[in-house]
Amino acid sequence: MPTVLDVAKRAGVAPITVSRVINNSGYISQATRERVEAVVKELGYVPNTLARGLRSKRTKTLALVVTDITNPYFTLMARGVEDAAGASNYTVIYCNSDESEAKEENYANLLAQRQVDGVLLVPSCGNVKTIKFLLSNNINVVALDRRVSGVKIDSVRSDSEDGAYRLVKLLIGLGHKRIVMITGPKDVSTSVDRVAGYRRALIESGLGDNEQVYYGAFVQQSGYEFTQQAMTQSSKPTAIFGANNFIAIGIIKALRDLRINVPGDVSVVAFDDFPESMLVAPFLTFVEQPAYEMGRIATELLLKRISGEFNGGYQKLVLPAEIIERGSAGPNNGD
Amino acid sequence: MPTVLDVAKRAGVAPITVSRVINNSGYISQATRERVEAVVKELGYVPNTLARGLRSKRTKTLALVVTDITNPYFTLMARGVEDAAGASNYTVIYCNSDESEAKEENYANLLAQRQVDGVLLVPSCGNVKTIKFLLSNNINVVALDRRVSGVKIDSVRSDSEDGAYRLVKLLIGLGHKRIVMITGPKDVSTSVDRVAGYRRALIESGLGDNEQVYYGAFVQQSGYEFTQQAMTQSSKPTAIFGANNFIAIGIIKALRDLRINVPGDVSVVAFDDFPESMLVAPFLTFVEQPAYEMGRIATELLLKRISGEFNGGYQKLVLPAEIIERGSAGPNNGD
DNA sequence: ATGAAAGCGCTAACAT
DNA sequence: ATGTTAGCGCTTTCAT
Repeated sequence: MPTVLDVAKRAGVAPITVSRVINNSGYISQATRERVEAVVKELGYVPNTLARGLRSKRTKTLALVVTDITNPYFTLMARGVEDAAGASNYTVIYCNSDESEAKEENYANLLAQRQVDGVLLVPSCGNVKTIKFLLSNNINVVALDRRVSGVKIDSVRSDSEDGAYRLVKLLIGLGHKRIVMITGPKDVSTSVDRVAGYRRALIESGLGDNEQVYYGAFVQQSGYEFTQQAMTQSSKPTAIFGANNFIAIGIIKALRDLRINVPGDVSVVAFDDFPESMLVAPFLTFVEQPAYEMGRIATELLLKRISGEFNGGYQKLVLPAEIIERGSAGPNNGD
Repeated sequence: MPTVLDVAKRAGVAPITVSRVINNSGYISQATRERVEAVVKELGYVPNTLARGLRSKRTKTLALVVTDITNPYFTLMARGVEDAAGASNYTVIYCNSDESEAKEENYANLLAQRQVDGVLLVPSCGNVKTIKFLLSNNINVVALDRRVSGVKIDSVRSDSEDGAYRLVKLLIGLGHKRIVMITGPKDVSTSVDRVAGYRRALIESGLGDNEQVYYGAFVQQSGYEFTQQAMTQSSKPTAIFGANNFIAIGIIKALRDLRINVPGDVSVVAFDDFPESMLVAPFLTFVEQPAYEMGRIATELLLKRISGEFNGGYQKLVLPAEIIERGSAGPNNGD
């Protein structure tokens, strides 16, 4: 493979001149630029980013660590990250922690070895060990989707508490009094915040005693199993709130298997849905989080930190979420 | 950040000894190993892969370039790639070409700059320019999912022709005679091969004159629009074959909007479905391709090429696909 | 079993 | 507007 030196010799200039042409830095006469560019093309020269990064201490690479890349919610977020990164000629490495702290740590190590310039992290849990490790390696970190405490970093998320509150108020407005919530782990902020919103709505409407929350994981199985449990109790709910899309699918499947009509017998609401391209008949009433925007904004913030363009106090951005009403939530026809 | 030199000094050894410990190469006495490892931990030393790659000409990095990462079919394939790569301590960079040749070329350039050791490529079209470029940069390439010609590389795909043939034979066995096919672009092998299987089944059953193929893209819209066209013709089909999952969703949506019952009035079959975690009521009769296995096998092959463990003739692996029968294909109740 | 020297390809720093 | 020198952090090669 040709190197800068090969190009330089052929073009009759010094290596640094080739470097300047390629990077569009410093002053270069038009004539020299054209000559160098011609040789680059002629030899099929491709700059070596390893050497470049080693010398310049900049790899122009970011990493996005999410907990579940199979969830279209995170796929969309990834798209926002990629678009913002690409606009600044940065590349993104995608990692999937599967909600496992061990995997998260492992990836953090790998990313540090690769000298990424920054990491966008959806923290797998409340533990900030990974974040501290990255920071100690001079890698900028922005927390995405979830809150973290005990560490000074920027964060971008959407308003889970408010979204949950409004969703539950909507149900209450439809006459529902026994609303069960099925959520994710206890140590994940989105899970906890959505419960807080649910609780606030209930209490505000004098239904505080009816609170019933099942903590599980953000997977279909949790939705399915806890729905079965909830529907076999003496006091059955008339509405179920799933804390994410996979849980919602599990809820709806369980109700279908129990031959319970949605929303005739039981209403279902959730956070996040699936893209229309994967859905034949969208009908879930849900909170739509601005996943793409979150990814984009977080990335822009991260890039500004990296470039030093922004070095002010740590930002905690909370974007508003929107309720999309479809058919899965109806009036309470029960008791 | 500490470097090998820092570790070496602290441990009272030469840098190369630290290198040997980290890479588990050469002979190291137990005592030295332990001393070095202790210092590595103490200083929080993280090896710099840029320097390593620059010197060793190996980055232990692969790339997977797919045409549409939002399609769960490719997500599953990516999983197979990641697992196989991880097992050999390789990292994977994911790229999405959006079926665009320009984007594919752009990524190829980026990957060459990053000195990846190998690329798993789902070719966006019949053009082998990208592949030739990668090969000319000494990067091993394995073609995934789709055939390419005019270039000597390994390829791993599943048997589209056979899958399509069996799917259409199934429909014919159910009494269908007017079967419309909606497929992807004309210059993509999976699209073409599935048409070939469809055609063979029709001809074999004396239905060759009934062939009707709509070429579009592997997206929902193609399924939707061509179904509308097909159902407003004088001679309406009693079954529709979508060449992938997104097309199938479009077909089913169009039929629903036209108030045509599936499978009562029209049967629908396709290639690929969506994971159960995203589906409330799976009902598509479809060809399931071994996406995970394809990813895994292709990666193992690529790694063997990279290591030089395998340097025989170029492999063209074609894995069998399986028909999953659900409810979307029923007997022909029409004329 | 360990080390010394050299260099991978590039660009920062400092000339001119 | 262009060039010289040096060195980023690591591992290859060749000793001992």
